[in-house]
Amino acid sequence: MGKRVRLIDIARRLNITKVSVSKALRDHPDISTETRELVKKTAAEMGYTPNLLARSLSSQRSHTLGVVVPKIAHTFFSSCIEAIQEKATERGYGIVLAVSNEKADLERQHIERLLAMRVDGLLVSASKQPPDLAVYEQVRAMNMPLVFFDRQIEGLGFSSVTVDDRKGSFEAVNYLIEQGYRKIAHIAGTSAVTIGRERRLGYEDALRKHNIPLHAPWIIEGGFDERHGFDAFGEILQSGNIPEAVFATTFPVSLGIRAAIRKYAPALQGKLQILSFGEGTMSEFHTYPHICINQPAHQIGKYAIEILLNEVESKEDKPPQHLVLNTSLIIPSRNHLDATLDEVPLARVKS
Amino acid sequence: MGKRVRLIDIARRLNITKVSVSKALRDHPDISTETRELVKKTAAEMGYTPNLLARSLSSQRSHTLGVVVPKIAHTFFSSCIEAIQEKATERGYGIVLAVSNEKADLERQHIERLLAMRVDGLLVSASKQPPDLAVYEQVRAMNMPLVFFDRQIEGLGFSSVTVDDRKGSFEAVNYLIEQGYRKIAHIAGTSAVTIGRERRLGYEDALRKHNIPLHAPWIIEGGFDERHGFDAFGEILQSGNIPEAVFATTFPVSLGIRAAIRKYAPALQGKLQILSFGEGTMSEFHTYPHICINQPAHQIGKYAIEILLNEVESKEDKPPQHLVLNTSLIIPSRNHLDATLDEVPLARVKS
DNA sequence: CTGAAAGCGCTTACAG
DNA sequence: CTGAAAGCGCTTACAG
Repeated sequence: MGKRVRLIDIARRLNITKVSVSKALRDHPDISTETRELVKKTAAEMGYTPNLLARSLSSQRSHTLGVVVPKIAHTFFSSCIEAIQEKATERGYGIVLAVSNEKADLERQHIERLLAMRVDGLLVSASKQPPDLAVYEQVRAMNMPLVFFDRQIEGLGFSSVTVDDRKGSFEAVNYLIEQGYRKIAHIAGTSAVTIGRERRLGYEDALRKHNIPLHAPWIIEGGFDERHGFDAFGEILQSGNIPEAVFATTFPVSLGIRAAIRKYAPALQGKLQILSFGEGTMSEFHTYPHICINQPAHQIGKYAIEILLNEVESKEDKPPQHLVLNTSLIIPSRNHLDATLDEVPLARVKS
Repeated sequence: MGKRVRLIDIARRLNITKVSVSKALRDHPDISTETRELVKKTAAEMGYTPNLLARSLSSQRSHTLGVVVPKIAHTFFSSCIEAIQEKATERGYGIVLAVSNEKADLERQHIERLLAMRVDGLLVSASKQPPDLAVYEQVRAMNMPLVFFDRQIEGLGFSSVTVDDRKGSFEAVNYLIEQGYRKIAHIAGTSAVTIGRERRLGYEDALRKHNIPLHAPWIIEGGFDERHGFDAFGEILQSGNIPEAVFATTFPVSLGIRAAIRKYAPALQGKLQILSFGEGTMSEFHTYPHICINQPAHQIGKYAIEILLNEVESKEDKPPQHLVLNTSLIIPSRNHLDATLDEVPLARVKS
């Protein structure tokens, strides 16, 4: 590293104290306009870059937020993160990103590191594995603000921004049934995770409403990724008892389902109706008849960080907030013509 | 914040100095095995979390890397970041993520903040706007390691990991021509960005090789996102002179093209051959005939951070390295059956 | 409006 | 193997 210019260097050059320099740079009212301008000018000339490490250490505020997600590539989390990042920048915060890869152990490690880094707050979307509760107790004990988004862990007293998964999947499956489908499989997540459980419940609600009996072999839990979709639907295909439609718990799961169809039952291509949670903006790329339960990723991210910053920047302890957003159904063949390029382009069949 | 346990608290409890505690915790050989164990045990009991801010400030090493990308949602950058994150965690580093949203000004701001945070190194993929060179000079002056990935800025003397864009697009367009296509449009990026220029050159190379004259109205520069694809291809469609195929400079651009087709020329759907750079794993979701020039996102990310950590952790200055990876062509109809779920599943027509 | 002191929580050298 | 000193680069709180 080249030699860095410090406060003291500027101070010496100007024959004032470093405190005055520090204050001038931060627009502290203590300092006269003239000296403030002079200090700023000199700082710029000398190529001064404040050392945020030092500033954070002494001010006990890092202006940094930790974000933990299970995955990013091909998932709606990338859109959440984009929204979070944008807002963070706008508000003068930096984002430390950590990916748990759906593992509770990595999630714990990341949170510990983030605590050690003294971030000002945490935004987390839980992995599919049962959480390590101890680390969350530590977060609470340190009085560190934390907001869950999309995938929360309940009963810990932290705020959350989620989607009404049960209602969303109920509406979607109900729609399918009203269109005449009766044989609908569900490649589910895991019931240990709220979203997995809720989505499954919504599916069951809809079948029940129409007096369609649950068919156990058509409900397969396991996870949220391609691999699970592939394995689970492969099983169904090989059983010989083929449904007319399949409800995938996530977008990646639906990709796995497609792959299984291609491999085991190419003749089914284009015939089987697929339904999945996901970002509406993705639904137009689907080769198959595909209905998307749209999760408003940008909004989730935006609200989550807003609630968090609120907690971070307020003096008193705030009671936890729980924001629940609605999904919307996207049926490409019906209404996808002009709406493509808008932020939330998505015709709301129901909301 | 609750009271944090510090080194000194452990030291007092054990009647030793904080230096010994510090060393014991970091497995410094100075300390006897017994006291080391004792210290660790006590630290755990007391719920000690090291303050990384303080550690970084005094050790002059933050074990933190800055990553700047133009975008994440729906782009191949999310896969790069995933790979970077994984490797970083493995090597004990944290990642500070910043999104420039294709703006040089935001890119500069982010880099400045990252410098101020005293990250140990920088991984950047340049925005489409002409860069603010001054900030890169500052990076150089501070002797801060930086590695460009995918989108580099040349002539600055930093290492880079890129893809052979010119060759990749040449091969792809050449393939199309050999399949009998002759009327091929190109929705290009901008020539100010290396990848934009190179991809366009590869396209031109292929046409030239087959003595197909360049048709200026079919080559439209502008950017790398949906909006540009939509606007540019909309123009072509409305001109009335319709090509048989179109080469999109990125995956998002191809999405914009699809939207334009849906809006202005629905009859064309499924008939126009589309070609785009992107991640191979995405190519199976395309509704249209779509050929993908696969960019090995995970590898790009992995190599980039490896080169960076090499520079960060070595004493001497290393000469810049330039790694150029090959793309591969993915033709879904031909060879997509079994390869779906592998990491790099992609049949290499040419590499 | 300006300044001198103390401190944030750690590590690095150096002495024993 | 252990310790006392100095310092990393800032900010906070208090006195003038």
